[in-house]
This record gives sequence, structure tokens and C-alpha cells, in this order.
Amino acid sequence: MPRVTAPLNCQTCPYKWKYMDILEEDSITGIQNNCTIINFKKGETIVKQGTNVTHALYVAKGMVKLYIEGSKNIILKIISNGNYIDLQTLYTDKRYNYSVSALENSMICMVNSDYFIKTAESKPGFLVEVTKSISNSLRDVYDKISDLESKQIRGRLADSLIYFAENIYKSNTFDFILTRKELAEFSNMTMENAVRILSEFKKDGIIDTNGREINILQPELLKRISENS
Amino acid sequence: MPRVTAPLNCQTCPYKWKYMDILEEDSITGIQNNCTIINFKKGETIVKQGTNVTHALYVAKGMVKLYIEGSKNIILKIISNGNYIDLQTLYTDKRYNYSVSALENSMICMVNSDYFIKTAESKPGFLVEVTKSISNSLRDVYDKISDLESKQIRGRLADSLIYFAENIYKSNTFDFILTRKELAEFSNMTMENAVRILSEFKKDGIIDTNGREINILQPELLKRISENS
DNA sequence: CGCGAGCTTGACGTTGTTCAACTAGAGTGG
DNA sequence: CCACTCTAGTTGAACAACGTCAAGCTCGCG
Repeated sequence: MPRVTAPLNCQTCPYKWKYMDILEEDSITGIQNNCTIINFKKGETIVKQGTNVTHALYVAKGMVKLYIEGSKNIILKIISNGNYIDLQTLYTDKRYNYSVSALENSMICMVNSDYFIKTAESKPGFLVEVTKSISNSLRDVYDKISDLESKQIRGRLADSLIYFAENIYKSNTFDFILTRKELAEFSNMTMENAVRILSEFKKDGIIDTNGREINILQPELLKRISENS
Repeated sequence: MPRVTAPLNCQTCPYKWKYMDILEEDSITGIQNNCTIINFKKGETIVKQGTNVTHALYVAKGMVKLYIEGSKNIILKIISNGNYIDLQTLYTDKRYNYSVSALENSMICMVNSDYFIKTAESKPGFLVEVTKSISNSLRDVYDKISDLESKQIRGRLADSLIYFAENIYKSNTFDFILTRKELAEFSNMTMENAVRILSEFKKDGIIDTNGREINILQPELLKRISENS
């Protein structure tokens, strides 16, 4: 797969954002002409914390993690194909306050941010969808902060497993994309504790693991653990 | 002060949102006619977690706290006069996932949410300001999550004091509106630890306290504590 | 076959919470 | 006016939760 893919036709693109059709034909063509498509390999950095915001970023194919870098990393969210990466940065700072990297080979559409904003503002229905997307991010992060602050590590790890099963994989059996360290960064604990709790859950027959493969045997029990901290 | 204030003229109102003037005159009148002004006493609940979203809420006078209720409360933000209370709820769930209560006697403008949305969508420039407001909330909560997760309790308490001095009171001496318990809920720790650290800071000559009155004597040192966790 | 990254487990130390006792001040009723 | 009570604040000691450190394991890859 070449690193830069030639511009696709946004109107017929099978990976396009589901609200793209709200725009008129010439706006879509305009976005297409102001868009660079880049293929990132697994592990590559897509956005580096502290750099300038110049594009609206869309995950056409693949999966990425959004995280805050510091003395330790905090993974705030996982973004899979068909979604923009946090559009709120277009309307706030001119610098990213987070980093983004590819969890698997990913195709990212980078739309010039000025052009994206101009287009959005010319079409209220489209801007509304942008606003909804940002609003949903805010709702999600409120839920996340609540989970992180109010629960102990067992509950938080249970939360994470449920989240991936229900939202990302839509199955109780999955080949987990995160390393143990990343799972820990997503659940705000140390890697050792993430491993320890996975082992406990396995010993208790709540889950089964085989390397990166995870099988949730008792989802209801896992939910109860999540709820009772 | 009567509980319900008669509708004010939004165009000449000294408390109006600074972007209100983007709207046409008849839209402003429309908002005015779809708005109920309620005076809340200190301590009263303005929004109860789990209830339906029916209004856009604007803090015309006073100050409120937005918090998540659970086994313990987590205060996510303080909203003072001249700001809307988290507009993102208009675009997500139909239920609040947080509660809001008055930290002091407050005048709240409650605009019918359907009308607010309809008006915003009829005027892209106004909708952009709504989107910016939501975007700023998201940026702030990312910063907050980062502080809460990466710092220890001394650093978190230092953060909170700096936040109130710089953003809310714009002075290093202030009559603190929060109880020790609320300060703890804002900083994610127990009330006992909040008290203990305040005592330490006082003993070390970093701050002075006298009941609710707080005086930051060495703001630079406090910042260094915040930065070095 | 050997190396290294990711994973696993145990022992131990630190951080922060819980519990309990106590103080100060504000409001209430006899 | 004084006892009474209630709430907010304060401090210390015991305890639990979590992180750190260290050692060893496993599996894929050169």
C-alpha cells in the first residue's frame, strides 16, 4: 500500500463520513480537492501533542488511539473507521493537546482545516453534525472521568473490557488490539496491575485469555464487578 | 428577590451572552419569549442527573457547580455568570448525565431547547459560537482528566487553588466559595486530605487561610508543586 | 539458537482512604 | 443567657489500595 493514496472520489467513496451527503456536490468536490489521504502503519504517530492544528482528520480505514502524553500516557479514546478524530480542536486552540497514533495500518483523510470550517459554516445541517460529533465526545469523556474517578482498578478494568466488547468488537470474543500496557493506559493503572487483574478474572472463570485473544465468559458478572467498583 | 423574574429584554440585558447580538432582532425576541428566568438560592439544585433535557441553561448572575453524582460526587466544573451550562446536552442524550447546583444565589435563564436549537441552526455564525463553547468544554475536560490522572493529591490541590485564583477570582486573595468537602470533590480526594494539605501549605508559608478566606502567598511555589506532581 | 519485547508473578513500599476523636462556630429553644 | 445540637473543619493512627522493583517467563524472529 503506497503511503499517499491518490485522491478518491468522495461521493462514491465506500469509506466516506455518513453525513457527507448533506453537502452540495461542489462542496464535496471542494473537500476532495483539499484533502490528502495518508496511509499510516501500525504504531506510527498521526498527531503529535503540541503541534499546530492544520487539518480535520478522518479515519477512513483502521483504528487509532488518542492519548495524552506526560510522565505516563493516558489513552482517552479509541477511534475506529468512519469517524473524525476530535473535531473540537478546529474550534479551540491552534495546538493539539493530545497525540494520536495508529493501532493498526490506517488510512487517514486529512482535510485542510480552514476549508473544512468554511464548508461546514456554509451548510448548517452539516455543521450540526459536526457539533453533534463534538458533543458526543464530551458526553463520552464525562462518562470516562466518572468511571476513572469513582471506581477501583478491578472495576475500571472490567469497564474497559466491556467497552471493547460492546463498542469496538461487538462480540464477547475478540483478538485484542491493545497491548497490556495500552490496556493499562486506557484504564489508568499500571501494566502490572492490568495483568494481575486479567489473571484474577481468568482464574475466577469470568474471562479466558490466550495471548491477545480475550473471551468474556460471564459478561453479566463482569458488569456487576464494574458497577460495584 | 422573587423566584421567577419577569422576562427581561434580551437586547438591552446587561447579563446577556456576548454572542447574542449575532442573531437578528426577531430571533432575540423569540428567545426572550421562549425563556423563563428562575432565581435559585444557594445550595438549590438546578439540574438533576438523569432528568430530561428540556432547556438551554444560561447563568446570568451567580455561580454554579456541575458534578457527577455517584458513591462520591465529582465536581467537573464551575460555571460563573455570562456562560451557558454545557450546551452539548442539546445535541446528545435527552437526559442529563450530571447535576448542577447553585454555589450562590443565581439567576438562570432557561431557554426552551427546541427553540434554541432551531434558532442556532438558522444562523451559522451563532451556531459556530455554540460549537466553540462546546469545544472549549471538551478541551478543558481533557486538561482536567490529565491533571487528575497524572498528579498526586498535593499537585491536584495546588492545581485547584491556582485555577480558582486565576480563572474565577483573578486574585491571589479570595473568599472561597467552596467548602472543604467541595474542594475535595473538585480535586478528587477525600475531605480529610484536602484539609491536611491546606494545613501543610499553610505551615510551609505557601498560603494563608482564615476560615473560607484563602491567600496565596507564594503563587510561583504553588505552580511548581502543581507541575512536579 | 539466542535475543528482545511483551507478559507474568511475588514481595515490598508508598500513597491515600477510612475511622475515630475532637474543636469551633452558628443556630435553636427553654 | 445558657445549654444543646448540628455542621464544617481539623488531626492522628490504622489500614487498604495501588505502584514499584525485581526476577523470570514465553514466543516470534533473525
